[in-house]
Amino acid sequence: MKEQELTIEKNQDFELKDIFDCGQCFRWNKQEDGSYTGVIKNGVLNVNCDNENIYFKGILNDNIDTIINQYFDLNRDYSKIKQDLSKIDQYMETSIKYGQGIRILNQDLWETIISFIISANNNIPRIKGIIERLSQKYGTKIIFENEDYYSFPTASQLKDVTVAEFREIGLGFRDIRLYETTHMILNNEINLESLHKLDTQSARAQLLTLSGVGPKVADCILLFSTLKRFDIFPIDVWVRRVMNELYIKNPDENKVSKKLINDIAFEKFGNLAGIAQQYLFYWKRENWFIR
DNA sequence: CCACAGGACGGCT
DNA sequence: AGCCGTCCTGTG
Repeated sequence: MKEQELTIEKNQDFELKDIFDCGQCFRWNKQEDGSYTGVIKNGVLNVNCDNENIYFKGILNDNIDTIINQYFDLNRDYSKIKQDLSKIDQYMETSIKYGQGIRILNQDLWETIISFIISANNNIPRIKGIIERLSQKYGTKIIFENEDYYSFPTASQLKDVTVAEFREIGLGFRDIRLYETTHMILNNEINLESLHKLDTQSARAQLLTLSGVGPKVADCILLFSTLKRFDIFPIDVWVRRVMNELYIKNPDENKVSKKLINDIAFEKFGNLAGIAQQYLFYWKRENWFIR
């Protein structure tokens, strides 16, 4: 573990607010100076921007540029993706203009699985609180610039935690799901690393065997973790709302089937559906009051 | 006080 | 196969 810094040139494909507030992650917090600080694996990273540069500093157990390239997916050409998607229609153009600095992160697979099980039937402030308490109680302390941070607990660190203890930190009815999935993974009923080698549908089928993982949670894991599949389209209430408003126009949005939404998404966005979903979701969440 | 928001799951048709 | 009640907590 060592303290490191790195400065890289800023461009339009990287905006802190877009990246950290688009709903994909739960461990990043805005600081008074406008920068964001987050816990990645066993390290802590702080990111700040001005018009010219992006400034990273942190305490990390690998090279800072290796970690940043991987975590922020810096080798992916978002200009090209946005250019292709913007051509599709005016809605994509508008939502991309709004969320132009979104990058889909490569988050640790185990952490993403547990985080999105917690996200079921839940809202972002509460999800963040639960994950913070889970980490404080069972993770490892990291000190960065005189502040205490806690790594996301590993499966082994949760090995002896009881269902009742999960309930105490505010998990509600998700306590048993977390318990069961932790033990399925500890018992090697599913091998997380091997999922990276599978095609999208096979990996999805494996994830669906986990307790507390249904279609929406599985799709978020496939998109937001190191699995990084853009050929899936997570459908939550906001995505259903925006897809119905723009493309389906059913007077009762609850009557619109997931299959119809999914079919339209793939017809329009093809294998960029995942990232298209993220622009639409972020735009609608922050502009729900328009029309 | 009640209504509502947010997905997985199991029991029902 | 689709529909619906239940699970828990925070917010208005």
